[in-house]
Amino acid sequence: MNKSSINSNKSNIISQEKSINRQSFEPAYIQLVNILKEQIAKGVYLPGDRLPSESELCEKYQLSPMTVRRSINILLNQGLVTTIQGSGTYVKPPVLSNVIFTLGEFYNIFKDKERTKVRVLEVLILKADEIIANKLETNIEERVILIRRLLLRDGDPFLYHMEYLIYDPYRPIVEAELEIISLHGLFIGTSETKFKRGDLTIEASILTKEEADLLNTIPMQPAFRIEHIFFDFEDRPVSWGRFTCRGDRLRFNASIGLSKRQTF
Amino acid sequence: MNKSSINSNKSNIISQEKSINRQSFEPAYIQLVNILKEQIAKGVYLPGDRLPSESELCEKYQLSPMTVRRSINILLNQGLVTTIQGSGTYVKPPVLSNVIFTLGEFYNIFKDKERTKVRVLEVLILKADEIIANKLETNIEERVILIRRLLLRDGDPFLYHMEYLIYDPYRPIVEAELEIISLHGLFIGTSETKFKRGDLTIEASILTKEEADLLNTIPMQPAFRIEHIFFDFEDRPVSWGRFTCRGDRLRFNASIGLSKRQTF
DNA sequence: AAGTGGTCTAGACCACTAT
DNA sequence: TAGTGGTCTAGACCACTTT
Repeated sequence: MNKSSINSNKSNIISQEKSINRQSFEPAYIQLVNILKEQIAKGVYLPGDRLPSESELCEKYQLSPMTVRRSINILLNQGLVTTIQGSGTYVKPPVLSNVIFTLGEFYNIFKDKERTKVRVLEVLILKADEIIANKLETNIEERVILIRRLLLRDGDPFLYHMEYLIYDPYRPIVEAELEIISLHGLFIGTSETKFKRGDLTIEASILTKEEADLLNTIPMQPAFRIEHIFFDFEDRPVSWGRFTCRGDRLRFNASIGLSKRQTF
Repeated sequence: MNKSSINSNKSNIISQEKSINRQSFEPAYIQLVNILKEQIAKGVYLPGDRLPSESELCEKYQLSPMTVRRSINILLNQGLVTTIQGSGTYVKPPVLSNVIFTLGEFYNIFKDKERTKVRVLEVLILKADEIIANKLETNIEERVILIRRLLLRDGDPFLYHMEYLIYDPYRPIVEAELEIISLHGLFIGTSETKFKRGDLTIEASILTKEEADLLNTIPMQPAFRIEHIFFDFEDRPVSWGRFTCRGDRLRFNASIGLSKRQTF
């Protein structure tokens, strides 16, 4: 009974609830996101539970409706809650199909230019066969450029790249572009890109002898293949190709639910 | 010169610019997102270009600052623009390291229950070896549960799953859980989950003889392995295991930049 | 000093759900 | 009918960049 009387004022005594610190460099809406996340992580609100209504949160934390709304929208985007209009905001259980993983690993590779080198293995102009013509939406026998490159990390081959480009006699291949700039820009985004959008597919594969030789390992090893096609501003394909990476050199990581390391 | 005089009033004549339709079921902020996306796609604003300032957009589309802000925040989250405080909002070139993949494919598999069956291959209680004890943060020789399951799609083996669970004598293994509910809940999110968060790793691998037999194909084929570890609300690991899927049955797709099919 | 993005307020009105 | 989330306004103030 003692406990219940304490509980009646639990916001001050039991759970030591945080409030918004107006002096903080952290915006109020982020503070509220973190407060709610923490409560969900602690199990104060379990999957399926309804969070306090927006007006209750306004009252409790002395925030305007728009600010509370903003915080809830963030939880919504992060897949942690579901909102049902007219009913409430509910804690969502972690779901595999929501899992997101990124190619962010690639960013790290290209981050320090010093350690990353691009070696051009081959550049040649050839005539498109049926497959290439199909992918690049051009005609068979049309001239295309084939570029094969090897990406070295600390001198160690890391990524093998081959791509077919539309041959444009008016836009000669710049030597420098082949070296580092175009790939670097593709991954980091510093340089100007010549394409508007791209589609990517990741598949599991097994290294061919040629790939294994280039990547300095033995054939028949597992590998990732990342096929890509890029389109220009008129939505015409300009580049089709793929990256190949040793399976033992690349991992994709992701989390669901509330990871220990918060994003904020 | 004729052209320039037309251009001077281009907002009305040349580019037929859209305005916000107040009667539409589409919220104003989404309409503005789509207008801006369309202009970026058309090349009105190229990578590196500055978008009109927020106050200009307010004026042009007769919207309040908060609404314009909301639209720009969406473009920001989608990686299409960068904002620099005090300077402006700039169109971002497509960058590989921003590419996002999801396990959304799995949702489709589980969507219609009728076509998906789970076959339990084995359930046994055994003593943890060093690796298992390490992953589940328990002691060697401690009892753990091993569950091996096969997921069938239209009777065809699609996914092989094995996991080690902490053995809890007070929570007996429910027969039904093993069948479909727990996996179904994991992917779709309908059932209650017993864990708070999880970490996942995707790697490329090659099917062992056993895996190949189970998945109804030949060994040495490429495959995806998805390793997972789930934690309960006290942040203790409760499940460690992995999914194995034939490489020819699973693809991960993604886009960068402005895909033809808009999200709105 | 002028302009830009970033945060926040204190309301309003609406569509929807629960009872 | 009362309560909930969803959208939107018309301002305010701040930190920052540009000129």
